[in-house]
Amino acid sequence: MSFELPIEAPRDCGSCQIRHRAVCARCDADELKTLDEIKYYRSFQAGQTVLWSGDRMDFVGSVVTGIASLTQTMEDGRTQMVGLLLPSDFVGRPGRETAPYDVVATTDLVMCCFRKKPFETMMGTTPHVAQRLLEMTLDELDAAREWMLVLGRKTAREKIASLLAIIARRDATLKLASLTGPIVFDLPLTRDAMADYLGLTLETVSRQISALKRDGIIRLEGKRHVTVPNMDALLEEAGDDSDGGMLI
Amino acid sequence: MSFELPIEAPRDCGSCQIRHRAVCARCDADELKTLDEIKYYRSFQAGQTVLWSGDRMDFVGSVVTGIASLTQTMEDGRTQMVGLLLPSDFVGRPGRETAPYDVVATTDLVMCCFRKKPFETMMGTTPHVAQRLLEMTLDELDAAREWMLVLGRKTAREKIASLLAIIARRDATLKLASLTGPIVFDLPLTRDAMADYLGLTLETVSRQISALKRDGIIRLEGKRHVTVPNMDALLEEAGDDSDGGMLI
DNA sequence: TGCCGTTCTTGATCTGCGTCAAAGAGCTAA
DNA sequence: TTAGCTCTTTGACGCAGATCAAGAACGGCA
Repeated sequence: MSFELPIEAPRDCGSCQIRHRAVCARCDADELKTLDEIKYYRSFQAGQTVLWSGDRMDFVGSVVTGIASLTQTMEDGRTQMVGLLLPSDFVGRPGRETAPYDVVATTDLVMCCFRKKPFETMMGTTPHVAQRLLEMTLDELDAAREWMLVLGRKTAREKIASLLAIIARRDATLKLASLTGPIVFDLPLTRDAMADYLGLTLETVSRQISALKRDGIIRLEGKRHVTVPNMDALLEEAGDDSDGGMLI
Repeated sequence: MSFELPIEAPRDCGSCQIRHRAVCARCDADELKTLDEIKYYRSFQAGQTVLWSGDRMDFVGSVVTGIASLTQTMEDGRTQMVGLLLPSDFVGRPGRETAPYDVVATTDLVMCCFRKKPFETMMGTTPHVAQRLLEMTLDELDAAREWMLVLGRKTAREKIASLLAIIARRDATLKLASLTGPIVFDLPLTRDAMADYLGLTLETVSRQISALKRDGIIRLEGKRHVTVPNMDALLEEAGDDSDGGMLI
């Protein structure tokens, strides 16, 4: 891959104290507030399902804190994670009545919820928000397509390295940390969730992480605390010269 | 999967003689014409590359006839097709200077091209077109995510069945044919292209098609002409109760 | 402190798909 | 007609990753 997905510098927000990558219901889009007859906050515990595939989506939510995952499920129980929602990302969409996939809280989660109708009328009345939504959606589409390459063509080791690289990069970006020195972060996902994301089994994930540790690509303290001494070496393992996208 | 991706009924267009699923540069969006200082048509032969990954995208194109594929490539040559462009689909996007993947003509192709700038200013001046673009993009995102399940979790046989189901459904929809009886169509892809799309090898694709033929799920005349006697049986093989999306 | 839950690691074995190889089928050009 | 393409099929074999199974490492809680 030879393209760069620019990662928008996150901004601190005085009112909600979180860094945002994109339009935020609380900070950037005052239009959302004015259009909103009903706004409320909902909390979810890790593991709790926010929305089941096929459910009526009668609200639009924006993640305030925590992580949620979008998951596809087959009848026999096989599952594939198809995306992650980070703070400022939206759930719900115009022109669609029901949820196309499960939305599950990966960590404890707070969402800011709106009734759906204002979200749709907003399109016409506030074009710059509409344009921003289009750009966000196109970024997600690019990220999803980049992930298709990972799922379709990469080996288990490359998949793990790709995921670690993405998490490391996002984490460093959110912390406004440098990407040149060692990068330290905590894995926000269990081995099981990583397997779900990568189209692998939990055991294979564990084995490949052990292998990367053995080869000095990463260091581990406990099961979740990761140090990447050399980001370039990790990207090399990912079979990847791009910056890893911004899906996660 | 338990959700339905509604397939918009295609419409005949008096002026360009093709059926469209979505907004069309020639028919639906007169605004595009008026904003367009420079419009021209470009033809491509099957196999020809329309746009290389990393190229400057100095134009926006809408497919008029033919099929183009979006392809990701790794340095060592492994490739993964990440989407197909059908008549009325767009290439190019606001907020992005360079192409994120190769665009290759799968069949002989005609595109209607615009300068890029009008496409962007259009966002503000013609909100209903902007909204339609957002909906189209969200549909593509849903389709891409559905394809992630195919790539990550399905077996080779299920992958082939999924692809055949999608092509069969799209073809029947475009021809306004019934989906209840036998469905007959021509494969628009070589075995190699199918492998590229499914994250398989050409040989595995061939073997699985032979197996589906042997088991009576499909009939083949020549290498491309396919009959699906029972769509439900094919969907069963795809491990799938959804309608197969609209990616292709 | 010890018990019990969840999460993770590691080993042994199996298998689906990739790889390598060869040959058939259809197509155009001479 | 044959030669020379490209696309496709089929076979033999090997390996990456799934599956099955057993513990280990970490909690939290009484």
